[in-house]
Amino acid sequence: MDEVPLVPLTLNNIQAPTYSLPLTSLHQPRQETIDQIASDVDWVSFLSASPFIFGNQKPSSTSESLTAENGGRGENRTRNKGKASRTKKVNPSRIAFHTRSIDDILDDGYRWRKYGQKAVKNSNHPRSYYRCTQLTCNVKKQIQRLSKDSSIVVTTYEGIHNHPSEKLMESLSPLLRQLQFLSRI
DNA sequence: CGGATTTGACCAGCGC
DNA sequence: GCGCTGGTCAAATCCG
Repeated sequence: MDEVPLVPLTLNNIQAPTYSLPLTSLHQPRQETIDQIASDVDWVSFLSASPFIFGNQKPSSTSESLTAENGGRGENRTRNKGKASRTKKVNPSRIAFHTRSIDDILDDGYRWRKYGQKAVKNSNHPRSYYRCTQLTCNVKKQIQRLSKDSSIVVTTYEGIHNHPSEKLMESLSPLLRQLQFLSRI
């Protein structure tokens, strides 16, 4: 692991976004599903602009961000045991932060599938490896407790989601609907 | 039964 | 070249 900007963060800082728009005045111009709304939004730009999710890192402009976005999940992972996507040391957009929590996994709104766990040197605690369950999304994260202070969980994200999180969409859909409505006027 | 997790094996990179 | 380490695969197992 090489240097990743470590963002101190407490669980208290994490909360679902709230919006104060008067939703009662909405006329529901069309019956649109969340998916339809989501498909109209440039999620990569939107999410990579979010300082909470990805720190203040500029989205890298070269192959790094492509690595994160090309969703090439299947192709270089067929067969080749332990070889997949491990060519040269690339450092796609990566952000790490620590949280003080009894739970290893903090609920960031996305769904993750665990694909490995390793004991790491100089640490009493194993490191867990997760991948976003979305097929087209190649984002990974690593979770590990600090050996010094086991109440602190270090989460390292690698890559940028190319889709909205389910929870984010839940909170955003009324706002998006209204934005769409206004843009048609 | 399908999806998620566990876990041992495999592989590449790196330092010596 | 060799051993160590971190990252990933995939079969086995678990669980809802």
